[in-house]
Amino acid sequence: MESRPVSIKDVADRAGVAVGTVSNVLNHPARVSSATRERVQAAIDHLGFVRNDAARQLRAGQSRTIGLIVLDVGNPFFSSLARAAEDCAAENGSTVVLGDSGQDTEREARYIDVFEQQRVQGMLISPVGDVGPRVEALRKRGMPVVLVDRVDAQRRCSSVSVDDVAGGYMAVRHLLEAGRRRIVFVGTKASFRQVADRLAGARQAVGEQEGAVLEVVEADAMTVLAGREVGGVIARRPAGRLPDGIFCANDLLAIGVMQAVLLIRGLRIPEDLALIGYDDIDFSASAVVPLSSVRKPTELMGRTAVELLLEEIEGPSSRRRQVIFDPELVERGSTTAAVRAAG
Amino acid sequence: MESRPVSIKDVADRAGVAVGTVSNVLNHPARVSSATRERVQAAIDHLGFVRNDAARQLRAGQSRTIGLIVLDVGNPFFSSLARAAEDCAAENGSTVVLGDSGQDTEREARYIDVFEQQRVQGMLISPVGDVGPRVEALRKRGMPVVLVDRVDAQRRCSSVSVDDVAGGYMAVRHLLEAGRRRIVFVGTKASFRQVADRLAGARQAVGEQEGAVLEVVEADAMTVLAGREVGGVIARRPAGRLPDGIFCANDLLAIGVMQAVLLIRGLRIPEDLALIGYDDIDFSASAVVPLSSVRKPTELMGRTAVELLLEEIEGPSSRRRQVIFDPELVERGSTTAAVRAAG
DNA sequence: ACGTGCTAATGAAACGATTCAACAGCACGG
DNA sequence: CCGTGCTGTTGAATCGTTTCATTAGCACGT
Repeated sequence: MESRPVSIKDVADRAGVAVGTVSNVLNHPARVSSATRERVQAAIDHLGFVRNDAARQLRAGQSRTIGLIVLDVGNPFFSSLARAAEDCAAENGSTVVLGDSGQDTEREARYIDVFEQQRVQGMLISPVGDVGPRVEALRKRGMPVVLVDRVDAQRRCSSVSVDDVAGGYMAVRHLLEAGRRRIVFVGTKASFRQVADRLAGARQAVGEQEGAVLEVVEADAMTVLAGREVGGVIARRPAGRLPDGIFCANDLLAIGVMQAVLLIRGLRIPEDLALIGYDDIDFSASAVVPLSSVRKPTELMGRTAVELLLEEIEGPSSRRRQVIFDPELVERGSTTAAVRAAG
Repeated sequence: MESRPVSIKDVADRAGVAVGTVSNVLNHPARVSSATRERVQAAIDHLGFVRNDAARQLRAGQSRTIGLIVLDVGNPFFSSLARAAEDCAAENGSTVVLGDSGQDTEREARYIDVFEQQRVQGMLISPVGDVGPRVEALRKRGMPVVLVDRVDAQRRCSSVSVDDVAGGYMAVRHLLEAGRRRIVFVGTKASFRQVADRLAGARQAVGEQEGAVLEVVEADAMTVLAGREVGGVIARRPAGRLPDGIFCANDLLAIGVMQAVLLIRGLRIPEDLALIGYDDIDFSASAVVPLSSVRKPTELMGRTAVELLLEEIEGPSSRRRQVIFDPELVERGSTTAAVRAAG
């Protein structure tokens, strides 16, 4: 019952043709007469033949697979990026296989090894730490690599990423355009590059606006709980020292701030206080007051990453490109009264 | 510069040994004298040799890879299950590669094809529709398959899943133990098996409790918005018709209900109204009142799925097993006043 | 000197698909 | 009858690794 796997040879025997002919039916149907083609196809169906990809690859020297290594599949940014990458790859006859490093250098290294041994066409990597040396080694062996959500300072390989300075600028510019002048930035001190960039953008926007002031308030973490604490402190200020606009370094913080501000002091959002977050997580649209946010163009990034990779696969000599996207503003009720009803 | 890939032959030449010896260094180091081993290792490092997995597989007839196909990598249930499966596989010397079907039959089929051509050791599938025929065909060709989050009615293959009836029972039992007697179940009419199961469990718990009554309220969807609507309707009831416990078919509904109940009527949770959801999504712990919920044992499921698969790989004759887990209750402030401070 | 026992190294065969030079068969024109 | 051109088919060579029967080399006892 448990017979050995069906090979192309078995198909050839049953159809009464040579192995080369079966291969032609699979890869170059036009070269085969229709009578033969049908006979071979019948044999394939009858035997349940499934092509052995290892043998095919060994001969062809290359696979039709792209390896994607992400920091966390649970993160909607990466899952949506992965989805887009898969779609784009499928359109080009390739398949994406996903590896989840879980922010662990060791797991990242293991996936890089596995993918290289599998001779994938190329890799998309959202690196944990410094993958510089690893990537250089890969490239030396002719493996195309595109970095995701990280630029390569040494320009050794192409990358797609997002301009967080621009994102911070957009968020605060949006508050300013809604007439707010006393702006608070809530973020962690920890020098995450991304938080620092968002703050830099915020400063820039405030600096360009006559009469606007920016105050930086430090949170313990990028969580709802930390946001609630910060929000409580702010909400208890005397009326004269209340901000009229708050920009939080991410949505979790913003939701915490919103909870505190609504419950403790009963301030109206956005009338008394406009609030905007960053990342546009799923839940933001469902907050009590739907939260305005700044979103990375994930689908675009996924597609672009694959395109850059394919570009490099086709013409390895082509020069590296660092593509940096601007994020997009998502206006909801927490900053725009008019939008409030619509949610 | 773009030289052809380094093969085991190149390594052998440089180290002045036979190809078989290099292979032994890689796969059976004990068989090789340490002097030779070091010489070969030096050659490998110097040339940057990376084993060609296609050739290895072709010869070995089997890979060290497990294919995992999930409905949606963005869903925390699946991402956490995937993580656990990866860990468990790693402990057994295998690697999990992930395919995201996105609830699309076509993509599911494509991943099944790709994995089968890659001759993975086996597949873990969380099926979109009726994969019965596909799975049967796979099994006939000797490919081990374990279903995830779905039982195979015909018992053709092993599976891991969760008992949602038990989950519904646990949720309502918890409300009853907190002294609640007027229970409302909020769910969609749509006959999702899962919603129906949870309701069945709820009925059972109420039936066992003297003096308890269960009312079923229908929501339009399983979303926060739908929950807010239902919550609004309930909150506006005259005091005599208010429930003192609500069980929502998922956390999104529960969060919506919570928002409405807190804002519209200012009821106290859990004093006036205890509330429990289902799924324990990330955000539940961060709700204004931390939400009690029922959680699937995702890690356990991921590990068990891999174990069942490995079991079948080792001994294909072993009989199929349907493993059904009980979910676990997560008590938070929305049902237990004592827990409220702790969050 | 010779056999025995052992470790270490060898190298050819095998895995299953693809490729490609060679060939068969046929029609047609001269 | 032969040469030419064309379509379809053939089957051996190839890819890079693993496996395994064989051999080389050496130490030791008789």
